[in-house]
Amino acid sequence: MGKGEVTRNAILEHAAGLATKVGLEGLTIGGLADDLGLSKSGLFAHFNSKEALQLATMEFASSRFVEAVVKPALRAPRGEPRLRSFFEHWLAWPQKSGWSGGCFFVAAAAELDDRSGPVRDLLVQRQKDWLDTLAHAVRIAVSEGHFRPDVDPDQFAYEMYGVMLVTHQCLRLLRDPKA
Amino acid sequence: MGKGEVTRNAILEHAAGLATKVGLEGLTIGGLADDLGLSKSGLFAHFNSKEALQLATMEFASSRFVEAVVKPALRAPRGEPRLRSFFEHWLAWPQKSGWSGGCFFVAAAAELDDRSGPVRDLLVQRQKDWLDTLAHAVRIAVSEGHFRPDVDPDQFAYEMYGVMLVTHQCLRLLRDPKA
DNA sequence: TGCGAAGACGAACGGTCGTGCTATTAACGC
DNA sequence: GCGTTAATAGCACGACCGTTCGTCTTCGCA
Repeated sequence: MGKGEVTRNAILEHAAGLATKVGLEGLTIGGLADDLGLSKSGLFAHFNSKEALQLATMEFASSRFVEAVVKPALRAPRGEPRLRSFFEHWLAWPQKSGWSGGCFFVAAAAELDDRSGPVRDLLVQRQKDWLDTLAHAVRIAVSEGHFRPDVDPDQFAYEMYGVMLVTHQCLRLLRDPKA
Repeated sequence: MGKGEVTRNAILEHAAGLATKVGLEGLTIGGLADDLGLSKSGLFAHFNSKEALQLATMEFASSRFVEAVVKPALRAPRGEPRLRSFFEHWLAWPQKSGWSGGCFFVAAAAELDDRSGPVRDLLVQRQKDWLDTLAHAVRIAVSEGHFRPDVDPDQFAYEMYGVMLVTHQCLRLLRDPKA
């Protein structure tokens, strides 16, 4: 890994954490550069546009998400235990990544839901992937006999994500520790 | 109502709608002024600071919310029908207000959850009020015999809001019309 | 040992932001 | 109708934004 790549990773790491607090639009080239002890133009040269920086930041957060949530949860036994594992890893992943602003994608979803462009498109794709991952785990739980065979996997994943969202929101906004 | 108040209301109306798209921080004095055919300083004079504008905008959205959701829903029969009415009015209220950016408070919650200051404080208060309103309606539904007496009203309201959130998100981000 | 490319820097650009001032115009009570 | 006051406009400011450009350092490789 060349020196440029090392710097680039450090930038993205910091940018992703910051974006959970101030949003992807709230990221500033100068601010990031200051935090990392770089010059504004030095940092800019890694991406050549702010949009490219946002895109790269989201890709970075995506791979982080897979490492911190999907992979660990897949190590749990098939069926309901794995679903519970998904839930717990999802709730824990922001702080596991050292990001104090909550889930990167929840913040991005609220920010980008009515904009357009490639950044939004990427987010939509990742959210669909996530719901598919959940629905697939539900399907397994059904075939394992943990759930009644008449549950709709997509609908269940959907509602499960709803509970995740409201838990996330109450935890963060109301500072209320009831899970 | 004097002329100043009329103008002020027009500003807040537009600001609230815009904030559902670009966020409270994304509001700009100059942009609002242009949209309304005012001068930047003329608009500014109504609030004397951007934070005061944000505060006033949120208060405005609050009273709109009461008019568009709480009051109509309270006209439904006590118990479960009223809860369903809450759900439906909540889902419909952004477009009823002519705001294309989704629920004002959902957007604000994601934006302000890790900031601090009076704007956030006001939002937290309003979110608590909303959950209390829901929980109260659940309590009524229990006492009417529509729900089993062992349901925890707060917990139920909480989960119900979760379903609202995920529905809102999927509607807006994924453009998926399944309610 | 020297060279070329990669990486970072510093200054500057046009633009927009929130926020003061002062002047001008509009509305409203007597 | 007039005078007072509220409402709005005009202008300028310092700060910060993303972006560009030319320069300088650093380092692997011939």
